[in-house]
Amino acid sequence: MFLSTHINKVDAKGRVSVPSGFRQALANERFQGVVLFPSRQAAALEGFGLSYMEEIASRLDRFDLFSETQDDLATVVFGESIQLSMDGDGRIVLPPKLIEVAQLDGRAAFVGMGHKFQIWSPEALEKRKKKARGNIAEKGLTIPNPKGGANG
Amino acid sequence: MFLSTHINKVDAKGRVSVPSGFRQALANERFQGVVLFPSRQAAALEGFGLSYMEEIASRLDRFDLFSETQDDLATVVFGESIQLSMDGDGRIVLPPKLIEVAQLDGRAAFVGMGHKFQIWSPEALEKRKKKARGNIAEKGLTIPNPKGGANG
DNA sequence: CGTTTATCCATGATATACCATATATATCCG
DNA sequence: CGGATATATATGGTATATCATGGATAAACG
Repeated sequence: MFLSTHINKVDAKGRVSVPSGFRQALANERFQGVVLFPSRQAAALEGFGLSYMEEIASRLDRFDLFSETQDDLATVVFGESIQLSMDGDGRIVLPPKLIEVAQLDGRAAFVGMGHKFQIWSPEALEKRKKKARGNIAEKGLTIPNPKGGANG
Repeated sequence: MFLSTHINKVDAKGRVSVPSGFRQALANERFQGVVLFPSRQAAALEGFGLSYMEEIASRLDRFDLFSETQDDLATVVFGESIQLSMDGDGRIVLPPKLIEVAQLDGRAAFVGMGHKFQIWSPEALEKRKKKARGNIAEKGLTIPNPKGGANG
């Protein structure tokens, strides 16, 4: 599981340390690395372990094969995704395009989101968190109870 | 289960003993430690075992991937959470930010709340308890029966 | 052969694990 | 039933390991 928020430096070569806790979350993966692709909603990057990408592929199978929706999603998610391996010190190298998309300026904020994570510029992430808190308060969002209990 | 209230000291490094009874409640967890995040209702910390966080992550999987609702909840719940491991003596170290959020001044009150617990400054907790007792007396709050029993 | 990419090494800061002591609680034995 | 002993807990201090980061060297590529 990806938990907490960590801010690490991005050096001139695009190198950045994957937070230690995230590395442990990826420890059992066959492939030692991560998969990144641009978020559709904001200037940020979506991050997954390779095994969860297969979960996404399975979900897409629920759409009709060759349907426009499936192709749209598959094009965006898989076509834009980049597989990055970690070096011996737990670092990945961000390609210039991804740095540009997320508008990273020397620092990258890794935010854990359970089974996935995102990478933001620290400033943009703070605004995003504020917005998320506002949305939750405004819409009264809660974690759904699978058993369907009493609300109120 | 987390029961009762225990007040322990927080030393200069932020170290605090997890109450013995709470440790037993966590004994069967894979990960020997706790997950904490700021309460959104008060100046306090929410505490869980790691398995409960995994339960929350699974519940969030019921939302569509990349949906606004899922991202809002995941950003706040997981992004603000911090995983703390216990040392051999059953202690965790609270990061400065969490100490500030809960306004802990050398002492921390652990309140058992069943499947979760909270950490308060002892003074704030007393006020909170008084308020809770008042609410119950005034509104006649009861614990809902999931099977749908008689109300009242 | 120049440029880029990957691997290796050094280091300071930080966090973790280890050890020691005191206090409270429980247990055993007289 | 009472006292002594043993166990577990909470807490303070110290040593060690890990992490993040910068730089250097070696390999791959066009």
